[in-house]
Amino acid sequence: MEAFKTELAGTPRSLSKQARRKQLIEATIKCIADKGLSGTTMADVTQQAGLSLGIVNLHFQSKEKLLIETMRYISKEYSSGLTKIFNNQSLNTEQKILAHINFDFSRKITDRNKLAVWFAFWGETKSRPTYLSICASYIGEIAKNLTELFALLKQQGDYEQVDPELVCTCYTALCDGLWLDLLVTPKGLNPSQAQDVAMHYLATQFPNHFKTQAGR
Amino acid sequence: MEAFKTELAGTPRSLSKQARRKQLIEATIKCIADKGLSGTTMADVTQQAGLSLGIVNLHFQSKEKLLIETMRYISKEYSSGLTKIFNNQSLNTEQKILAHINFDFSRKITDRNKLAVWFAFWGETKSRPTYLSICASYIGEIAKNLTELFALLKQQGDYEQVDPELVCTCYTALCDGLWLDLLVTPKGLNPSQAQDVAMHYLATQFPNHFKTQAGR
DNA sequence: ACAGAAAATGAATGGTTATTCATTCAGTTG
DNA sequence: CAACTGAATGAATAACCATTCATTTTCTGT
Repeated sequence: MEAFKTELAGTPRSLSKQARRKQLIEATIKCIADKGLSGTTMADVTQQAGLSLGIVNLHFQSKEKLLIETMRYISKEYSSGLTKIFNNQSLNTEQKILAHINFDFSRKITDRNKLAVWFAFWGETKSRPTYLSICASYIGEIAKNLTELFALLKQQGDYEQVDPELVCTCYTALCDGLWLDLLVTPKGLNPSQAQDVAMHYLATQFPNHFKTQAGR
Repeated sequence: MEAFKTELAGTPRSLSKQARRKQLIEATIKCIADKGLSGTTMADVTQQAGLSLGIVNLHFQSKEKLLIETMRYISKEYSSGLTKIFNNQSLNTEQKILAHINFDFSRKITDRNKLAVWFAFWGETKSRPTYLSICASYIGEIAKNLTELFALLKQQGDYEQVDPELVCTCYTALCDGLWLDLLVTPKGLNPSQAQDVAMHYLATQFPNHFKTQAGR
């Protein structure tokens, strides 16, 4: 029945503002995963963090702002990871796409607590445009980068019939749908199998570069 | 500022219990889409339905049960539509798959209010297993039917390399991801374009049966 | 037209929860 | 070590919201 505290719990006040905010955001992620967005209270979050009730308002002014910062935190972690890959000069086109798929289905990203947060917010984007605006900017950026990589691969390989934009839309939607599977039916599919499914699609488009994994 | 009432609003008490329940469920769908799952109150739902505050408890006992029935309503609409297709003796394999994709991206199913409800509930399945249990049964059923259709098409066509289970997983995840796109970025993709994307994937697996739409 | 049954109403209730802020506590400076 | 600063606490407050139920309205059968 006791709440489990996160790693930073109980640390002295000397923690920087930044660190305390991060501690509270990570407690929020855990709470959203455990109790849902609607079921998460300030008492839950602060107890999860091992701190006192008033602390969220001290650092974030309001619950709403804490939630927005939580969404921003997860979005940044994701988009900055991909940006690093896209900008990595030492990778060629094929390697960048491989790095993308590895990242998208890595432990860090497919952590079910984080997936629960993604979908909790997506489920509310229609009613809360603020949540959408947080993703909107980087979603376009990622699509642009992916489309360009697919266009490059098309040139390099023998892929006249490939439509890079279509492939980007399809591949992106497929990855999102696989995330949903990992969240909702974790016993049906694990991250490594999900990655194989995504790879299978890439293999249909770029058979000279990617192969479907044998022995699924 | 006035709430818009649903079609049945103000109708006399002579409505059957069944019809009143449906009216309340449809008001709930609208509210979840407009205000989110966490932001939907009993006052919102009953006002949307044009009825009095106490009516939900009269017909559903509690808010929680209203939400569960709402999920069940949407799930049933979806799964019964597909069952009809799968059981339709006058359609051959190829036509059933076509009917599936038409249904999945039809106006009735890709209504953004309903998509908002799907994702609102999926976002909470980790914390509320009840929501998951509503889908769990028919999700497996649909996958079984789709896999069988793909297996039949593999036999009929010249598709030795196709793995029906893999194709089912991939196609299903793709459709879910496209639904998410329709909900979150409605200006980026419309239902007909989403359907073209799904069709493009089928065309990669069964090129003799399905063709990617020209002139996207 | 009347009585009884069923459905609907909405003011009142009680439980929950975000937010406030006076007080406590820890770290720092002179 | 004493005075100061800012972080942290948690009891108290105020707002919100699901649920109840006594009352009113409508329907049905005779």
